Amino acid sequence: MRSADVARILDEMGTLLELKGENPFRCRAYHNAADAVRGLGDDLPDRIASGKLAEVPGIGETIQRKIIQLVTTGSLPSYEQLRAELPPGLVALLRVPGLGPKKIKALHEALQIESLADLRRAGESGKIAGLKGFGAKTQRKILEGLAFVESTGGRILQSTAWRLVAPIVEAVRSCPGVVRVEVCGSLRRRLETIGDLDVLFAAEDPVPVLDRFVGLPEVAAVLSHGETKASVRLAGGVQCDLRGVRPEQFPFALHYFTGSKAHNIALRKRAIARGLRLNEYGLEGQEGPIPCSSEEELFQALGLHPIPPELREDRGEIERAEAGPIPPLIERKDLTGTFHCHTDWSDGGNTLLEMAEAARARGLSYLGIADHSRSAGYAGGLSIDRVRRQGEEIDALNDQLGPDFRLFKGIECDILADGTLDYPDEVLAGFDYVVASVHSNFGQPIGVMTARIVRAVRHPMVTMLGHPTGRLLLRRDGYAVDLEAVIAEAAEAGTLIEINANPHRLDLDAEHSRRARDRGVRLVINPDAHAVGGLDDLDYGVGVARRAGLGPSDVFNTAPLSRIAAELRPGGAGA
DNA sequence: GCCGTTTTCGGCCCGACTGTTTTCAGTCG
Repeated sequence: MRSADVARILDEMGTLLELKGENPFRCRAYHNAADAVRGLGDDLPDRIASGKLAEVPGIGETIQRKIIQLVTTGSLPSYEQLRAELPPGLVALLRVPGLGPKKIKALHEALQIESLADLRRAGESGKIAGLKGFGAKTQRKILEGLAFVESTGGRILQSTAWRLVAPIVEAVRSCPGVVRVEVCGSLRRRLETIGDLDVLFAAEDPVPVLDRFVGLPEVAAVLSHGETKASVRLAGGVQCDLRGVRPEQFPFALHYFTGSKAHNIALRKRAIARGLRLNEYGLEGQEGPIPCSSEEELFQALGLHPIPPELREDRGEIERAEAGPIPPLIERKDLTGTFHCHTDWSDGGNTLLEMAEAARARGLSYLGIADHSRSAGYAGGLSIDRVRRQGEEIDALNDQLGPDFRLFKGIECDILADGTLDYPDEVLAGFDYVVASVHSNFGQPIGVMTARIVRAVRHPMVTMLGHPTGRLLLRRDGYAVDLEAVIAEAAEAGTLIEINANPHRLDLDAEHSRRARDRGVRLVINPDAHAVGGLDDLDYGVGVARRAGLGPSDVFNTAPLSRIAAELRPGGAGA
């Protein structure tokens, strides 16, 4: 059983215990342990093997035993028992905004509600309003929340979130008295998908700003509206929270509302251990408040070097920031060029020249063209003859574009079902580089798929592995593949691994990108652009790389054009 | 259930907002 599955089960156990009305600290212990297991990722088997699992903060003797039992036998009696005690539909009720464990327990006991459908029936017949502790307003909110749960999956892509939040930030910024506005929450931490939007502003008097916010045209419903905070549901169902603080409180609030929750709790504990008190309004010492004009000063006041938002998950970043400065993370401006772009030669929307000019306009000094290979009939894959003709056009364009910009001749070559590539070696040798990707036979068993990809990664003509799991966020899980084996092979063969920056993919993910780097693999950030606008997706790939803790030297396409040109040759960039 | 330079018991982050309850519990982040 994989660590992600173990973490999911521990989380579910915590939730089931909450629904039973157990001691909340005991419940939280399971959620904390789930976070700890997630933080371990693929290190979990090693930790178990070395007998050091209980040394991980948040995992004690009891939960260690349960994890080991889960991993070794695949089942856990106490988990099964817990599931048997409670109706299976009860957990789903937690997704309804405004319903927590206590209310769900009350609804279950008083009205035998066991599912979303039961809840709807009870609400529509007015039974909920009559319950002790409930009223007409609560009943109406429950019904509204139900409609939300049923209409959306609950999360949105990071790209959607930025699009939704932009007009709100602008509207708040234009309010009189507002001196700062920042996006906070998981969006600032650049998570792959986003649950809700958090916006923070600073003003001497937040009230008029909040009043204006709840009246914006994007707002479909007002969920709450106080003097420092308002929550609304936007058209489309996404929730947006706006908080206002006084200017001198802004750095504390910015840090607090950026999260993550686990990071905040760890930092507050750290403050307490030093005789301080930290909350979203300030840092309080024995002799009164300790002013900070920035997040950097706040970290400094707690004896830490600054921690970038993307790393704030309480997965070791606090200990690292205590030991010394955290090395600078990669930024968008570090990228000198990129690979894996499509044109109208296959399924892209723009010409070679248009893509080249768009890349240059974005400050890149080279662009790799990787249209689809011949088996990708659905995507206009190139025949061997068309490969040759496209190469001639690229040569001509390079003459035209001048010495300070270069188009590279690449291909996104399908990895066929048996792990062989889609062209003979003599054709592959004609490219400047090869991106090898899986586009078919997604259903292969993990052993077959892993051997297939490993074979391609080992192929001397393959420069980089494209979107290593094939996942589509919120739509499709990746195919079953042992990434650990793929990473090990890539390290051995010197093959690059792509961080596909398309916001639907973000594949390789941050956790495995970190592991790949630690194993000595170089990553490459590619937009998988199918039109000029797709080049802007590079920013999402940079977000993944930052969450992975990568610096510029960990990413291939930060090198200057001259070095890239020298390294790109058949046999692999890392050879 | 976890944890410990106030340690093996007795805490566990903390503030805003809502609704219903007249003093606060529940939810959320």
